[in-house]
Amino acid sequence: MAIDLELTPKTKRAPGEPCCEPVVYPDVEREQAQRMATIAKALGDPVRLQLVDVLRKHAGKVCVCELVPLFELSQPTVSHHLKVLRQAGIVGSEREGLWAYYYVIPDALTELSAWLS
Amino acid sequence: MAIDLELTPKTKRAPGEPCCEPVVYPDVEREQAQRMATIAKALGDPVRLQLVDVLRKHAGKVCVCELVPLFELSQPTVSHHLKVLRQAGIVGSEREGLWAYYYVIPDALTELSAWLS
DNA sequence: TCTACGTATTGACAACTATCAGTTCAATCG
DNA sequence: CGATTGAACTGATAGTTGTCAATACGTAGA
Repeated sequence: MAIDLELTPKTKRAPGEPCCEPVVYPDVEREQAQRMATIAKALGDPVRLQLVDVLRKHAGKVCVCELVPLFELSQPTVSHHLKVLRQAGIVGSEREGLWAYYYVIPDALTELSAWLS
Repeated sequence: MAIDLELTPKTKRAPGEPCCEPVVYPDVEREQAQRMATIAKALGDPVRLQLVDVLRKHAGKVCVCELVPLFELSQPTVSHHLKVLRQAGIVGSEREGLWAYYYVIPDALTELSAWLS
């Protein structure tokens, strides 16, 4: 990646000088960090993490009416969490008549997963 | 894991009946989700994610004075982000004379990483 | 001891978040 | 059409978060 700090020892520095040289920070890396942080932020709530967990375990699509009773939360609140996941690009949804089905978007988590390992 | 939903078809249901059977949600899973969500939440900020990125790339410890100029943020703000990472158990710190050094705690990210992949 | 320096903490504030009660919307069924 | 039902939206509220200015703390050097 882009960052390449010099790890200069911090022992004998003349007083009055700045501690370290400023380091340029490339914008490319910043954008990737922004993308991954968006995903991580959406997963940073236990309810949403469990929602993704359920959706991932059932390869197909899962009805909202099956997700709501998993939590001691109101239906609008679960709907809100699903919206957050949708806006982060982690899940997608489809309406089928009266019911709405959610599914994990393939490769939505791969960039973060690759960075973590 | 613990969740095991029945994906019953949603087509021919008698009006008046509930849509789905309630599903029991074991607490064991909830605790793991809580742990991983805490980690994800701490990584859910671009600055903190980049801090972890820098620390991970330099196997040893990195001085705070080298981290601050990487961002267009005040020193207290960077210090705050480091504190958040510390409280999430992602990084540790050591003081050495006048300087403070931060490092990524080994295996802090492995549970989340394993779940993601 | 006095001063300078790197880091952490405090206080304040605007922005955001999680939640619910209430409502709306779209689709299905009589 | 009218009633019902599953899901999303709205408004409100309490709590959290990111940021900085100012300050405090601990160490090192003169």
